[in-house]
Amino acid sequence: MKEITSQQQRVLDCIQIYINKTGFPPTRANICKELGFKSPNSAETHLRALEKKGFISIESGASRGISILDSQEYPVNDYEYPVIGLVAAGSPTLAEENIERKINCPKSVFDSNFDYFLKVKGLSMKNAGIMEDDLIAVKKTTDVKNGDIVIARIDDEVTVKFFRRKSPNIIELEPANDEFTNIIVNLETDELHIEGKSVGLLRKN
Amino acid sequence: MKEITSQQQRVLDCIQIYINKTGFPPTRANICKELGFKSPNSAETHLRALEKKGFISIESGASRGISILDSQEYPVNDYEYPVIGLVAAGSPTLAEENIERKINCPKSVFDSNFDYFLKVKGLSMKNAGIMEDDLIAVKKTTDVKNGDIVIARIDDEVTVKFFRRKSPNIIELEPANDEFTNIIVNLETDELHIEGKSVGLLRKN
DNA sequence: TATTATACTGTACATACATTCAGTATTTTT
DNA sequence: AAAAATACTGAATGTATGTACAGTATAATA
Repeated sequence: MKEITSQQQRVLDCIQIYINKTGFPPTRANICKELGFKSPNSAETHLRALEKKGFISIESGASRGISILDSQEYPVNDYEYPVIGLVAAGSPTLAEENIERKINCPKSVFDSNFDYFLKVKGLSMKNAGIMEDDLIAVKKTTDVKNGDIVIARIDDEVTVKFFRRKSPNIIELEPANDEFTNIIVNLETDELHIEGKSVGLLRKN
Repeated sequence: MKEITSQQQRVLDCIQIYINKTGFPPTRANICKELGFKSPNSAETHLRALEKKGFISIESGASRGISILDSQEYPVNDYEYPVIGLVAAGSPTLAEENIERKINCPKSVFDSNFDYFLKVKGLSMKNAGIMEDDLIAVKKTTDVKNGDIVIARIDDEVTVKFFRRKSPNIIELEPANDEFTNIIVNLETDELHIEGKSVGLLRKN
């Protein structure tokens, strides 16, 4: 996030105030009127600068298509958690391109602190009550016990499964669905990354 | 505040979800696309009805000039939702003695407003991913559709089931678990109260 | 029974709005 | 010293959008 100039800050404040007052974002003309600009292009260029710096997003072609983005300076504050898609390949990281959106949610909603929400694909944990598109509250940790629901990465494949240590070098990742089979990982030959474990679940329907 | 119809509720929900998703209100065309209307005037008339009933305000001439007004119906404040135990006998009410505790949770966590959390007993909705001790976010409404997960009361028994209307007077309450059987309610002879419907789920583990 | 509310399709049009282009000027960065 | 960013004015344009008008149909209300 680059630095914001004082005029850009005025524009950003103006947008926020307008939304607070009316419930919807301002047009270029609205901003001009509020801040005394005489050309809509004054607002336009400031908006583009704010967009480039990551303070807002602008939906192309849509009227009033401005939305104020949450500051990325504080990656995970008390009440804002990113939602990350469980992509078949690739690790779930907090890189901006992986963040689908953010959810306001106080720490205390779940009994344990957590770092992000993971959006579930597939039904491999169906019998554990984890359905497609559910959001799992993930605590980033490698400290997992048998029976924990873990977010594991093998090569570039990310999966959610029960964790079972069979022997010092053998880990079984067990689905909760008869149609899926256990994944057996030999730590001597295979690479296994535990991204974290589930501490809760959020479903919208 | 007059009564809202089911279609008007759909439009209102659509607006809220759109704002949650994009940061700004929808156009008439957006609403039509979301809800399958073929004429912008369908959205327009619903919007005017919602405005007349006090659910929204519309700024004349402004694009996307819709804002959702705060409903004073729900005394529960913005961020504190009661958790109510699903007791075998007795209705889930917001009476203080039924409130197990409260949970801090912003409105926006689920896509729709809700009134309280209901703590689930039993596994009758297991295949729908609803497990024991899960917290269902309940929106108090009698406006339910086939397939909705509803909180129903028959005599003094409270239950969570799928809602299926078989004929004008026959309602089936369908569990999501082979070990349970459908509850068939004849509205002419039995008394059925729909307390509300599920709009989300919260699990702590 | 007449009337109003609900719930749509479909067409049309004025204007609200985003967006581009052409300038000018100052400051900051390379 | 040149290039890029900032900070504007002013005009122009295509389209996104609100909104009115004309219908059709059903349910609720007076």
